[in-house]
Amino acid sequence: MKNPLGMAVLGLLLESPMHPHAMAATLRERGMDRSFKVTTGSLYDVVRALVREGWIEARETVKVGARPERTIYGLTAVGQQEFTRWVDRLVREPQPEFPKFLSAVSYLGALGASGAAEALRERADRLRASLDEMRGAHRDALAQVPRLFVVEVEYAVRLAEAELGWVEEIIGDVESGRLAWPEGA
Amino acid sequence: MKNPLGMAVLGLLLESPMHPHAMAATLRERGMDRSFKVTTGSLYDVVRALVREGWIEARETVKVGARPERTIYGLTAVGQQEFTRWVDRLVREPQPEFPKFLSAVSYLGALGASGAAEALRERADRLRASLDEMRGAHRDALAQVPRLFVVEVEYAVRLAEAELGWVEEIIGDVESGRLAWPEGA
DNA sequence: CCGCAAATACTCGGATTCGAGCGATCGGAG
DNA sequence: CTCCGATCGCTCGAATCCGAGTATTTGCGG
Repeated sequence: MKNPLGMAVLGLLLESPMHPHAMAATLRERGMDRSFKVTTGSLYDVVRALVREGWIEARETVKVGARPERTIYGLTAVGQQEFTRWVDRLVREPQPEFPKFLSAVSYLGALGASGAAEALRERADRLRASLDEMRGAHRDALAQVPRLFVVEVEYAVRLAEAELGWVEEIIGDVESGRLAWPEGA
Repeated sequence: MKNPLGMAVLGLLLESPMHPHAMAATLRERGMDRSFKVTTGSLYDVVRALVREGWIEARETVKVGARPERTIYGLTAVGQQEFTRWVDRLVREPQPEFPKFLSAVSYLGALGASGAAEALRERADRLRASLDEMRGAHRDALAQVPRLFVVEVEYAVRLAEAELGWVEEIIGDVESGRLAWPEGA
């Protein structure tokens, strides 16, 4: 069990039993799809894996109208424990991450000084836009639920701000020549 | 071509032709394995994919002693262009990323106020350690190569600092009660 | 009351990722 | 000179991931 989507599933089932499709819908409704990549394919795989591990179990299968059956899953006792352990571990232990931008920055040289500045300026613009959006979403959410349920957005905003700050600084350094382009870079 | 390791391969071949094993070794030597996840299995897959796309090509296969053959790859003209385009795109367009910590933070509630504070304190410690290490690596590297080749470490440091700052702040908020635990969270 | 878009609920298979393993060879201690 | 561990260079299969597709059904504009 590595896929964080599994954690989201456990988190939902903690509240009440549910069928996979409803999980996806709920996650998206709550904007959790900003924290997890929630794709239907993976969801069904993850649910199957959780059943295999014995962390969740099928409770009943219901048929509404003549639509495909909905299998409703619920948390087991083990599942409840494991959920907490899982969250705890992920909070305690920083894991090495490899954001795509980090890899690209390693090769900034390939763009040339002016090309790099240009590209970075565009990134900065886009970052500002997405920051605005996040701040808006945060404000809206905060009006409806306690802060605890929105902290992850605060975190995301902080990281985005840091990135934007860095990008702006580097643009300045490139333009002023403080970040020099050795020949052949 | 999505795997950023492919970009690293192109970057290396830009300097000189090379065989896969040497690529892995070089990347690790230069500490690029902080920017890319470099696993041998994926490396060979990626090289094969790049050949298929016509961005790199086998130049020769050499046999030193009676060891397995080494196939040496070199960049094609197309590959050179695509490398730049690739870097440019990744710099310009922020991509939604899903760090594991972000997903865990969404469920901080499950740890309880004191449990969350505890776990966050441990994370903070680890972050401080890894920051020290990064700063050391940066200083060492800067003594040997122009700054341009080390900017990605500066970026990583910035992000880590931002995260640490946020974590410390949240610990304070939890302990002071500014971040309240609604019942049943 | 007809038709068409959106929602419901899931399956399937191709693509990707990766780590464990494998066979060989080299360097150096004894 | 011979044995052992480290290094070399790569292959393979198991696991995972995910988007496109399927088939029904509800809702609603005209």
